Amino acid sequence: MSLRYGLLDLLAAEPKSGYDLARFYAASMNNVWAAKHSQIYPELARLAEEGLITQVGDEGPRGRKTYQTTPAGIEALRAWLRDTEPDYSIRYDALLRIFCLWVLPTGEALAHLARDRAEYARHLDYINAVLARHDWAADPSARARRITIEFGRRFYQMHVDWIDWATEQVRVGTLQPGGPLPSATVAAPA
Amino acid sequence: MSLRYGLLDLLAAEPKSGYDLARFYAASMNNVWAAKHSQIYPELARLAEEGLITQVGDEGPRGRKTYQTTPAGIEALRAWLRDTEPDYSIRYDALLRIFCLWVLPTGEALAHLARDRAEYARHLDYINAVLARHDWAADPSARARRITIEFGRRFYQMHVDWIDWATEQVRVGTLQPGGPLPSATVAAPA
DNA sequence: CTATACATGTAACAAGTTACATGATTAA
DNA sequence: TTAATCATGTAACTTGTTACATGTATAG
Repeated sequence: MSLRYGLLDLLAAEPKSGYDLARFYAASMNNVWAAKHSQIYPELARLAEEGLITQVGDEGPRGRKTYQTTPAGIEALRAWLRDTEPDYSIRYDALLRIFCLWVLPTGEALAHLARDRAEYARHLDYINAVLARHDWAADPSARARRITIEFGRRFYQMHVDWIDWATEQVRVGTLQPGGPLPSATVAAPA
Repeated sequence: MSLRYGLLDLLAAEPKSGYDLARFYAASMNNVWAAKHSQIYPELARLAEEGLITQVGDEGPRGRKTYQTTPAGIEALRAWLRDTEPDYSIRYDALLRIFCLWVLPTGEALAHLARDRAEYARHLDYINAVLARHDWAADPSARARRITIEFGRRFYQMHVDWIDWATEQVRVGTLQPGGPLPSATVAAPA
């Protein structure tokens, strides 16, 4: 049910349409819970029916509907944060691929790493541009936004640095194709 | 279909049972694709039927079945890496909660951050212990494992550093409860 | 002997994806 | 006038979770 709380959060910050959320939310680097429009629209309908969000104003051009989180919705969001356990597990396809990368010949592995690096560098450049664009110390709401953006910055900077390190390891070291097949993971902590 | 390739990878490295995979895989910090045993067992059955893995040896005590990736399975894994697009999107509940944290009063937000910090520090300590335990330069397979572990180390170190930074921001700054509701995200790059 | 961990599986449900479907506005 | 983008929705399918179900070996 993470999606619904992400939506309540975004619609608490300021009114948005499903279309805004889908663009903003689905293909985003900042967002940590990807979702498609086909999942967002039904969820918005459900939230509205439960009174956790309401439509603001009339429908816009092309039937555009703008929603906002209600006080009951904000309480539901607070209850989720307070009363339910965070799930620390991750599903990250692009990273799983890196974990499997030792099965490819060195040249192909390096190409794969280079491609990922470009992707992460693109996200990082974008975040840095966003950070440069505002006076983030100006007011409390800007400071709150800044915290979430800072995670993204560190996250992608770390990816780029790590890919550079990994590339060097692959180049210098010997992850031989046809060599012994090494284990790709390590057991969990107790 | 990421799960099946994760399994092919793990079973290419060395033979394992479904039970091993579930323990190793599900609750793990290293693994970037969490899965439960109820998903793993049927997938193993499917992979075996398709000839991408085979049972090695006889059944062990308590009906234990040990599988290994076949050459066809390794080819399937290579084809996945070569011919399909990585999905760079992430779903990370614990982080989504941080993005929503501004809806809580400062005291509760700080407690939430402290709890997350403990969780991440625990993972980090474990990884550092694993790194200290071996001679990772010894052979090619150890170097391959080391690359994946290094990601985890940097990932959790970054989390801890960021939480410390964020805690300071929340403590010093003013993410006032009852104040103006700030936007929690930023649009995606073009 | 009994509790714990080992070990595998299935069934009902929830969540998420892909493809289908429709139509309005705007800019070239 | 036509292509792109805006804008919303549904249906069939796949993936993942929770709960149920069963039984074995081992350590105290």
